Amino acid sequence: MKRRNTPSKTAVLSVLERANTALSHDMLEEALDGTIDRATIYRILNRFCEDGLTHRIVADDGKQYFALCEECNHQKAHSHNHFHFRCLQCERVECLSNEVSVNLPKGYRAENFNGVISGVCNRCAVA
Amino acid sequence: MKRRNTPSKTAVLSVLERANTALSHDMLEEALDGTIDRATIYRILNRFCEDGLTHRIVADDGKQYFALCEECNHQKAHSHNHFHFRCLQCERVECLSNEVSVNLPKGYRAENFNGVISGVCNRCAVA
DNA sequence: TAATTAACGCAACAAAGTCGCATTAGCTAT
DNA sequence: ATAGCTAATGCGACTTTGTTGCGTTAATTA
Ligand SMILES: [Mn+2]
Ligand SMILES: [Mn+2]
Ligand SMILES: [Zn+2]
Ligand SMILES: [Zn+2]
Repeated sequence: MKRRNTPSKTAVLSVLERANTALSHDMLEEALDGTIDRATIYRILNRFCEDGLTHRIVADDGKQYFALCEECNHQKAHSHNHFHFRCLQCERVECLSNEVSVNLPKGYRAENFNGVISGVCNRCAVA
Repeated sequence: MKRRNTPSKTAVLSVLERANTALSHDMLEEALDGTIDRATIYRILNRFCEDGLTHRIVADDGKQYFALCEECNHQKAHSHNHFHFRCLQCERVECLSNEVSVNLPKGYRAENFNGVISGVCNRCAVA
């Protein structure tokens, strides 16, 4: 259960680092030119999430997106209570920095926050 | 493009009314005892959403949930900027009443809000 | 350098949702 | 009431997204 460094892992990580947006599996697969097997990519991403290297966003298109979080690299325990914006035109999914707090009804315990707003980003709005 | 009333439509609607939670396709299918075809249920739900009768939630389990909204019956234009809570134990998905407002970065236009918090609901927390 | 086992590739599988098409049955206007 | 129009249905095939089993490869450690 000790993690190993492999070329695949390094490749996926560097794609995530270069993009400063969240990436879906197919975006990664494309960026990797199909050199890495589908299942492998999925497994790498799941491991990244387990290890707290990335966080997973389930967007309103039903797909999972994976994002490196600044804080993830630094703070051990931190929340991911921020929204994500998915542009319906350029398909970019990005983290919105402001952390939000939701107060749940009495007796409810939150385990996971998943907030996505879709629309048109500033880049695409101009055009 | 004028809608018709059919037994299937009525059945789906009444299940949604009886439940005061959001329901996924498979929950509905079960509640309907498999009397209505899968594709038909999907189509009915999509029509309900188009017509503003229900709103669609994409939860962090990747599934779509459909909820009648109080306001949907009354107000013509209203927002669905509220969170939903998905209990990891009883699997209920419910609307949290407080409307939330998110301020997006300059130039961003929101089209859809999709907020889901998963965890344990008060019912299940006690047990 | 050898042993251990995490990670890989491949294939099969599962779940969620959509779509084409022939048939059925609401609605409307006669 | 009846006929015509076409929305809605059922069935099947299909797509997309993601997972899992298994035999093989290769990263780590001793
Ligand atoms: Mn983070
Ligand atoms: Mn509503
Ligand atoms: Zn954009
Ligand atoms: Zn519960």
